[in-house]
Amino acid sequence: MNPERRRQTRAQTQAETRTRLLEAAAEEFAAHGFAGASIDAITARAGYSRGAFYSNFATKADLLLELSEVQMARFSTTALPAILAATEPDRTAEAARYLLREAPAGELLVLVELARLRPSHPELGGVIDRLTTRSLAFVDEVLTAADTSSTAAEQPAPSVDATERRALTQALLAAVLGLLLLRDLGVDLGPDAAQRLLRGVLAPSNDDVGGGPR
Amino acid sequence: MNPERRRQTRAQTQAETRTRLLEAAAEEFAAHGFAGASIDAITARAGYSRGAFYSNFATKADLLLELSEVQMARFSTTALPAILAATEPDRTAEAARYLLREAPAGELLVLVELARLRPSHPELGGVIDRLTTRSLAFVDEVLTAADTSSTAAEQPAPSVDATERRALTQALLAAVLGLLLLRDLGVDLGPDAAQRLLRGVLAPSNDDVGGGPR
Amino acid sequence: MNPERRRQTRAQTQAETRTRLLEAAAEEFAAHGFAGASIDAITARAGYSRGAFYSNFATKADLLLELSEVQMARFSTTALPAILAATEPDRTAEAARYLLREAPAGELLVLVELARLRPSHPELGGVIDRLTTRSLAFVDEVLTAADTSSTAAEQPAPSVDATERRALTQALLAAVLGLLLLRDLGVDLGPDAAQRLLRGVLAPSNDDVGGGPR
Amino acid sequence: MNPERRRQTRAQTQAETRTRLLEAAAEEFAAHGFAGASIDAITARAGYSRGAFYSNFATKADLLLELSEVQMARFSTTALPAILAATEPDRTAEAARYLLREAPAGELLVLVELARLRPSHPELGGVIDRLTTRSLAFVDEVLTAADTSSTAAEQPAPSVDATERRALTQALLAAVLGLLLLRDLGVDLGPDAAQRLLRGVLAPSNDDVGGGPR
DNA sequence: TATGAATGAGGTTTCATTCAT
DNA sequence: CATGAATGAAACCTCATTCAT
Repeated sequence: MNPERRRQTRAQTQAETRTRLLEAAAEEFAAHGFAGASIDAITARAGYSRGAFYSNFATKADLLLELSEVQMARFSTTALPAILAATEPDRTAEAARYLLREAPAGELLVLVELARLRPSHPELGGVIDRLTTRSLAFVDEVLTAADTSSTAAEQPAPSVDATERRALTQALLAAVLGLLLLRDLGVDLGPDAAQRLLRGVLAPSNDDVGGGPR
Repeated sequence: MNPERRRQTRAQTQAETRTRLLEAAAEEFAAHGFAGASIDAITARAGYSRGAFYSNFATKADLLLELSEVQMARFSTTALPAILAATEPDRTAEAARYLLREAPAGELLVLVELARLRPSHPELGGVIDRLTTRSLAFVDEVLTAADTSSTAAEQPAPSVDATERRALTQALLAAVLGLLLLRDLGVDLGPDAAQRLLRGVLAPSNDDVGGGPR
Repeated sequence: MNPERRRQTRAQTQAETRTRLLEAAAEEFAAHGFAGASIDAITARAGYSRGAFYSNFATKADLLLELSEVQMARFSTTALPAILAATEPDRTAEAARYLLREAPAGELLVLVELARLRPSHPELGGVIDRLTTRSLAFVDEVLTAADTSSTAAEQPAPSVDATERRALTQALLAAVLGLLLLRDLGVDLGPDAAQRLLRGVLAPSNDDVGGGPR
Repeated sequence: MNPERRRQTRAQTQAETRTRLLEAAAEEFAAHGFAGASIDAITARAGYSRGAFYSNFATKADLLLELSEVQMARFSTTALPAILAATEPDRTAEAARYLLREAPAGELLVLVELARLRPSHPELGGVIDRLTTRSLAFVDEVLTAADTSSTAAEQPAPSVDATERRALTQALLAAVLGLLLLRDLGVDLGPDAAQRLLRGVLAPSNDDVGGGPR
């Protein structure tokens, strides 16, 4: 009755419904894949009826797309500051720790679904491209921040020209994706694995990397 | 007329049927996932009718298991020798080339399907463990081969103790998965990215790699 | 402020809402049938939301009943005077023109829906009977008017006894339904066809109509 | 086991399944309309499972189309010979009797459905046009047969030029459709109504039809 | 061995209806 | 009065599987 107390109740209620459905969907998609996750299971997990889903999303594919957008946004606004907050030489360790301990479970498996759906659902191409483009831009931003935060000549820039920079960005993104995927698959990753992978990628790309000091 | 000859022919015919069904299944699983791939689509792609499938496999899950075995075996007998045949420093390039150009699309993602099926299909546990073990063993084999093929002191062993070895194995597997995932997402990976990632992982794990002063 | 004026406005507003919903329903029922017409489509076509429907009608079947009443009333107050306003021999042409050019598409087919709903909705029986009775009464009224408007002996009454009258009424209704059905099926009916059919029915029922051997 | 006894069993079995499903569909469509008839009700009435339907028809709309074709074919091969077998002046009575007593129940209501589906299913246009074209051709054939069977000058041809013939054909088809529709709606038609309608249409189209002998 | 008609559980989606606002 | 989020029954359709041939 109190209008103050009830203000925006309708909108808030629906927003919460959407949020809970998205969370449930993330878990079901991760557990059973896109085709294997049923809308009944998603809505039951979220505590709603079947119809609530169709009040908030047009189709199952629409849900996957919205989920992808939400997860990507969260990745950029949560993971990025967390990683950049640490200063070298702890940044690599901090990034590894975040990826392994705090990154939402199952997040990467949704990407697997998108990759699979692409050939048979050409209309998803645009969304997928946007996601990967954003991911690469995000990684590039991390690298730029790393450059900037390095004091002067103490640490050489990890890359010099555009080609190098592109290879580095792709490699770093592949490393992050691979680590999260392995983790989500149930492998008990030790911190050493993540650090080694990230450090290796970020190492100066001298041609003799992999060789000895010689 | 000759029963010997005819029996041979029969066996050959059936073998070809199985092979074609497995090939078609690999493509459909990669494209749509396990739950999303239909037996009709698989048999149609192979040029058979529904019944041919059930003459050769008990269930859809059974098909996935056989396919996993076949792919793992092929990976070990075809890809591995090709990679090992090259000597350093070309081996890394060769491995990168294989991953990006020749590895069947979505092949490693079959692991994702198996991992997903495990909770609801406890009877698959044994097979999944066998595959996981083989995967790790395969990576270990690559590393060992790298050790062995290196002439003496020219190239130091990439790992020294068990802990190190485990971290290295996990990192390498993560790198491979990440690269394949990015590729399947449509990112145009240059060879530099893959080489950098793999070289970085395989680099000697000096504590100061990528970092320390000097 | 004036409650009298406001009450009037309210009533008018609601009346308009009902009218627009009924018009939209007529079009949707004609296009898709009762079962195939959705309340969402009806309200959207009328420019309202779902809730407006349930503020004005109890159920979907209730809407159909009200619509039937309205259409029947309109048919009697609009079409009938128009047809009767013309004098013979133009009356037949006028009736044909109305049927082919002005009768709302699918209007009479609402009868089909009502007949279909009867077995599964016994409570509708009374309304259906009322509509059927009115339909026959309407046709009878047309015939009576035809009798009356004929000047004296110029035109013999089209029917003489009750049996004849019943046959004539049924034939006329069949002719009207047949013409509307053909029209709705997309046949490009010329005015000649309708006139011939109606004139034939209304012709004196001499036993030798149709050409006995004289 | 006896190959003679079992010959063509597969094909025969499926043909019977299709036939029974089509019969059941005709009854359900007539009773509840296209949208109101459920596939479950159709298959249950035919004595099959839900899936049997999809082994024989692609979609529900596909079933409606096939049913229309079958009914039209049956109309041409059954009704036409029966009507033409009688000689004048009994032909009109025979036609009326057939329409009221032997024509399959509900047959015409399927046409109502087709008329309704046309606006929203443009792909049905071709089929509907084919059906109406065939119907008109059939009616024309009846009229031609009537001409031919009339002995010489005894009975003037019911139509003379093309325009007249077209109007006559349309009127006759409308009469038949109207009669069947009324019958299927539950009206207890007496033979007089049908005969009057048909005779009236077939009467010579002198301009003074409907007038008196002056 | 291979075929494909038939089964029926279960999936996605629609939609009449309710109810808090 | 009107809105529209939520409900849940029931619809259409898919598909893994069985079985007679």
